[in-house]
Amino acid sequence: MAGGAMAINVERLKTVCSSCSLRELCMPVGLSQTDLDKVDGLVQLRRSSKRGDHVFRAGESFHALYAVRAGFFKTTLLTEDGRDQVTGFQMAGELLGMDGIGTGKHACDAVALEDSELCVIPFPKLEEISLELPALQQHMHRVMSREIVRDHGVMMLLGSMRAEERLAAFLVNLSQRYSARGFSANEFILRMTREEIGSYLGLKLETVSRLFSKLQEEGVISVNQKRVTITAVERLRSLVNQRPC
Amino acid sequence: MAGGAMAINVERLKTVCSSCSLRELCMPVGLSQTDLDKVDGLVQLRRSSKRGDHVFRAGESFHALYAVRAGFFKTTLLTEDGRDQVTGFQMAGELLGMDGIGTGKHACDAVALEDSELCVIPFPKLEEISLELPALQQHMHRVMSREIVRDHGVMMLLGSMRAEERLAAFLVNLSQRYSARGFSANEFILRMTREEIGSYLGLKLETVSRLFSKLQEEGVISVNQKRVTITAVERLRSLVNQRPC
DNA sequence: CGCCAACTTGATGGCTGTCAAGTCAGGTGG
DNA sequence: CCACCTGACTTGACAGCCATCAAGTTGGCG
Repeated sequence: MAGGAMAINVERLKTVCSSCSLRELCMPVGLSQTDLDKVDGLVQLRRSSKRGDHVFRAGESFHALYAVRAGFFKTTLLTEDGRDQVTGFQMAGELLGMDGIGTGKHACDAVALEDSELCVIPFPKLEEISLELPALQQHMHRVMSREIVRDHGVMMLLGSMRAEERLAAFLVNLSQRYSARGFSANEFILRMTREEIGSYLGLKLETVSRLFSKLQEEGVISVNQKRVTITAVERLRSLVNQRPC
Repeated sequence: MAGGAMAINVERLKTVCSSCSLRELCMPVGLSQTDLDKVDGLVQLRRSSKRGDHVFRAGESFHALYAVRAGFFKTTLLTEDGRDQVTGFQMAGELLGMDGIGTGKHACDAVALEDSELCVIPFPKLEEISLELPALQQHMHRVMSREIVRDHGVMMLLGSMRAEERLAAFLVNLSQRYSARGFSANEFILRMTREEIGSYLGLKLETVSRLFSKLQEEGVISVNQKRVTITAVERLRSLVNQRPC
């Protein structure tokens, strides 16, 4: 409890975006060499997080965005009465912290779900450089817009899908994101608990567990603890956007 | 049906942001006169929409953001199987179209719920001017960030609140937004149908109707068709963030 | 080895969806 | 001016999905 912040290992490294393997995910394409040099100065800090570490907490003042270099994170919102809701899961190449820009205070907690690594992007510096790099400004707008669209998708999921559909949509989404990062689309390890999945999907953990069992019985997936294998992608996909009956 | 697009009245006006009554909502504060002059060139088009008119549709290519000058809009997402979900309601001073930035195509439909007026903000021009006006760039970032935070709030609402809580939260939110625009916080006209409220809140229209009746019986609000009067704000607020039992 | 968190599975109940019938308000046409 | 019509809304009866409560299992870790 007390050592939460201390457990975060802060390293100063010459982190070079221009040669980063995640560049296609993080950075705008089509930058000239001189542009890239400017961007390289942006990220001077890398940060390691252990499982359970907070990147930031709701209410803390906002200074930087964080790009996931490796690992897995969740963001959660806490209500006054103690309920909390997972608002997203972030993996390599995705950004944390955009919620803080509007008010100067972070609106949610960000927690590492496994040992992870982040690039720290000081936001004032990012805004400064964006003024000189139209492509970087555009990129920033696009990233935020995509986050808005993603959130609308989750609203649709929570507002109009039934439990099985939600879980199917969640698995399809995870599969696609792993696939885009060069991992298997059909087999992966869940980094989050059933409860966290449930919170994200607006379901209780028992319901999530039951649905995993049901999908397994039906031969659509195979579940062994945190390991999920998708055995019938098409049937899984067809479960999404299925009318109630 | 056929005349949908034609019904939208497009007017070229000398629309001056610097003297607009909504400036505090739309524009960054603290701009110098020369800055304001630049911004004034941005909005050269105003657009009137009649009730039911589309501002844009999902799939259409994205060119501009739209600032609501007067009136009321909804944005909706349509799934392949025909279900649609209201993702937001927008009123004076709020922006439409940010969903299109990321992909260059609009991701949702935007529809006027009453006769309304919009300012058209060509996005390429906005990005261009933002490069010269740090305050405008910052403003853009803040607006998008706030939209993300708002969406997370809706995710929380949909994922962890029960029906009565959702409607209470919705009414409190509407009340605050009307109040911020100089209208009564305690009495207002709903511009949307019960079905649209239900869609936004992840409920069926019958449930919304029943909840209105229930809240009225309890003396918290008074409902007469589309006219809502909040008679006990504190009790309404206390319904939000209430544990199930 | 023992503990604990995470998970699974069963039984039960309640919230909200579904179906249905009826009311109300506003607009249209005779 | 009024009858009619339609979309929006209300209300009731019933059902089903998922939450809740409970008990037991598993795997990981000190």
